[in-house]
Amino acid sequence: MDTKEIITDNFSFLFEKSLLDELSEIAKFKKVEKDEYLMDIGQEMVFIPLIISGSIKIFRTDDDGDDYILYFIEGGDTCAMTLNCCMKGAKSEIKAVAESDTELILIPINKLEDWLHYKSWRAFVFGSYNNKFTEMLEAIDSLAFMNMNERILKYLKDKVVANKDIALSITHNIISMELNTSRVVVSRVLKKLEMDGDIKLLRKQIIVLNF
Amino acid sequence: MDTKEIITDNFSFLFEKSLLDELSEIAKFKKVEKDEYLMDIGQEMVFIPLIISGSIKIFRTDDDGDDYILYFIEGGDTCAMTLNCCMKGAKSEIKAVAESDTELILIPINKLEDWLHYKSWRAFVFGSYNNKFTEMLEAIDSLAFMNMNERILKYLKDKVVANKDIALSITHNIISMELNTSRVVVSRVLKKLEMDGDIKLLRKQIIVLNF
DNA sequence: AATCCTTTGTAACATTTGTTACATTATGTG
DNA sequence: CACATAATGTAACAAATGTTACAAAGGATT
Repeated sequence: MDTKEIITDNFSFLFEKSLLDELSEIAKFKKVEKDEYLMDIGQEMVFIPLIISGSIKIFRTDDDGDDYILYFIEGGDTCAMTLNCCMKGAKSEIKAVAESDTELILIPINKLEDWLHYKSWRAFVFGSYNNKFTEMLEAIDSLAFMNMNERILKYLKDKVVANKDIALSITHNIISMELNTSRVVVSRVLKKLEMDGDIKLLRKQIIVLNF
Repeated sequence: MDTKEIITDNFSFLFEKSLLDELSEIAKFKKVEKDEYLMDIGQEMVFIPLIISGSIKIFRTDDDGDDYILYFIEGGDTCAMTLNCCMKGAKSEIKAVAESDTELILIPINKLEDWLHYKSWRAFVFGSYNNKFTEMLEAIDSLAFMNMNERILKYLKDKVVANKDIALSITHNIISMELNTSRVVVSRVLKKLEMDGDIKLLRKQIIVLNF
């Protein structure tokens, strides 16, 4: 299947015909495997990613290399925002890692402006900004208003959506790193959540119930 | 001074001539006093604010009415983002309050798209999105990676910038509400910061040193 | 089976943050 | 001035989160 076909199949519900043609010309198809880095810290962003299948997770990273998960980018989704924060040279940056095996297309960032005359592109770009802004607000909510119990449960539920599976293949240690806390704290909270019937704990796996 | 004059004086360094003319036609001038609500919770946003002087603070608010300060909008700045999160009907919303006496102009939101053919407008809109995204990331940094000492000091320094004055007229109680913590905690931390020589405490006033 | 490594469980303790309670001080008002 | 009120200081305690240490369980490898 060539790029043109992939684009028609996946984005015809989003974009008008002439834009689809331009996309086909320019877009590069890419596959990334689970846990592969799509963008590392400090790296300059030269393309806009457009997700076909799978999902990408976005982290904030501080000077000490500690991470905090911000949100996922999923099918039919993009993240026009990622481009700029990596160009500022600020002291901390963001990081993009494949949550699962993911297929996406890449568009050079200058097209972001060039294509604004397409109504569907404007809707897509501004829609994306707005979605990501909302997700950032949810990240703030977690940190500012919730306790560890609630935060971890929300984290697990978000993962279920991103992976389209209530059975998550994940260890306590990974959770602790993505939420910038400690493994012992995570184990303690997960035990509590299991007692409350919210989840079921298995080795290297968590089943999210009541979803 | 009429609106046209105000716009020429304040935005000619930002926008091209023809856009300035359009702005003059359409923009409404507005003054808000310190602590006045520019936008209340759940209210629909029908305009884009463009700050001339003073500053506006933006809060995230949860179901219980607890606030958390996100960032300031200052002179020559806007917040194109504010428009959408208030239209979603989500369970929590954002709130905009004047940090100081503020002068601004209001532009109907439909102009955001209409004016995208102006290069200077595109730069302004995307620049604004990007700035606010960066400030949201800083809010995340505070919550995810810093302790109360660091958070309160950062909060005070941000206030100094927004108010253009190292002497802040503020009470411990207000700080505690804007950071969603308790007054006793704030007093305790401020005392520590004073000991360390970072600030000087007065009644209803804090002087930020080492700035 | 014996060994090694990763994952999970859990106790004990430390630190940070939040809460309750009350005293003191400054300021404004009748 | 007497009084009320808001702002601040501080102790004592509670709760949440983080840390250290170690044990046990499950897989993989030899």
